[in-house]
Amino acid sequence: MTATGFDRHDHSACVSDAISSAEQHCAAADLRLTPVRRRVLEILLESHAALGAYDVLARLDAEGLGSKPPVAYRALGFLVDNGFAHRIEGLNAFIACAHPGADHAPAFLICRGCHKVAETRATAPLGQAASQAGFAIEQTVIEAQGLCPACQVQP
Amino acid sequence: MTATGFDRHDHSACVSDAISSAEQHCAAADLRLTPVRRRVLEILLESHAALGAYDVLARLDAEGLGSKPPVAYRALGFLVDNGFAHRIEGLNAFIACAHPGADHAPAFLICRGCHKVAETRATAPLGQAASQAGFAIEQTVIEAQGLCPACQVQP
DNA sequence: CGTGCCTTGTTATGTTATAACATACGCTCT
DNA sequence: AGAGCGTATGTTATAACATAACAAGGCACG
Ligand SMILES: [Zn+2]
Ligand SMILES: [Zn+2]
Ligand SMILES: [Zn+2]
Ligand SMILES: [Zn+2]
Repeated sequence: MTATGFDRHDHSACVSDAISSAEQHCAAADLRLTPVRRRVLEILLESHAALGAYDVLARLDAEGLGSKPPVAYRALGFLVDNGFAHRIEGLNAFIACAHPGADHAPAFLICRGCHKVAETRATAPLGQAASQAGFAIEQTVIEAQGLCPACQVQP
Repeated sequence: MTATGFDRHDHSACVSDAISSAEQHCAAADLRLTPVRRRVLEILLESHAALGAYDVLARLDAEGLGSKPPVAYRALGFLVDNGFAHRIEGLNAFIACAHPGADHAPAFLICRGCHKVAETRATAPLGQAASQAGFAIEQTVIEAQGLCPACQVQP
C-alpha cells in the first residue's frame, strides 16, 4: 500500500483514472456526475494539495460555472458522500480520493511546507479503547501533520 | 488505560484534579494561569463535551470576563498550547485534557448523539506508510465518530 | 523611575459553512 | 402533449468560526 501524493508519478494517468473511475461508479450507482460536479473533481485532481471550498468556488466562478458558496459546497458534498473526495478536517479543505471506488478507511499525511496531502490507509487503532468504553465507532479521522520528503530537504 | 468521559465517575474530583494539576504545571513552567485562562479551563471541565469558542465566550461574557472573540481564542490557545486542553478538529471545538501534565498523543471518541467526547491514547498507525513515503510525522490527529453506550440504548 | 515583556481590551475584518426559498430540468404516467 | 414529481441549480441572506492589528494596562527587574 503506497501513499500516493509525494512520489513522482504519471499524474495525467492518475487524473484520467480517477475521472473514469468516477464515471463508472456513477453509472453503476445511478448517480449523476453533472458538469459542476465533474469539474470540481477535476479541479481537486489537478494537484495533490487540498483546496478550500472557496478556492474551488473561485475556479468555478472564473469558468462561469457558479459563484455562490452553495454551488461549491453542494458539489464537494456530493463528491465526499460518494467517496470521490475526502474532507481534510485539519485544513477545512478537500482533496480528491486516491483510491476511488474502493470502500476504504483513509488516512492522510499532510505536509505543512507545501500543503500537499498523501492519502494512505490505516486501520483505526481505537478498537480496543472503544470496546472497553462500549463505544460504537462509525468512522475514524486520521490525519498526520509533518514534512514531506521535498520539504525536509529545503526548509 | 481508560477512555474517560462516558463512564460514571467522581466528576468533581475529576475537575479539581485537573485544576490543581494545571496550577502545579504552571508554577513549575513559569506560566500564568490568569483568571480568564483558569475560568475557561473550568468551563471546559464542567462537562466532557466539546465546547465551541463562542460557547465559551458566551459564558465568559455572562460573567463579565470578556465579550470579544480574541479573549476566548487567546485563553483556549494558551490551554491547548500547554496541554491543558485539546482542539477537536472534527467539531471546531475544544475539550479539557483528561490526562493533564503527561506528555501524550491524544485520540478521541466523539459521540454524535450527546456530543460527549472521551479522550484516550493511541499510537498513530501511520509510521510505516510515513517512512515508506519519507514523510516526517510531527503530530497525528485521531478522532473517531460514533455512539457512546448511553446513546446506543436510546437512539 | 523607565524599560521590556506579557496579558488584556477593542475594532474590524477575514474565512468557512448552511438555511431557506425560488427556478429549472428531465423523467414518467396518462 | 401536459401534469406531476424528483433531483439539481440559482440566489439571498446569515450563521459560525477565526485572526490581524493596534491600544492600553500590569508587573518585574535593573
Ligand atoms: Zn497524481
Ligand atoms: Zn511538502
Ligand atoms: Zn469528569
Ligand atoms: Zn452519546
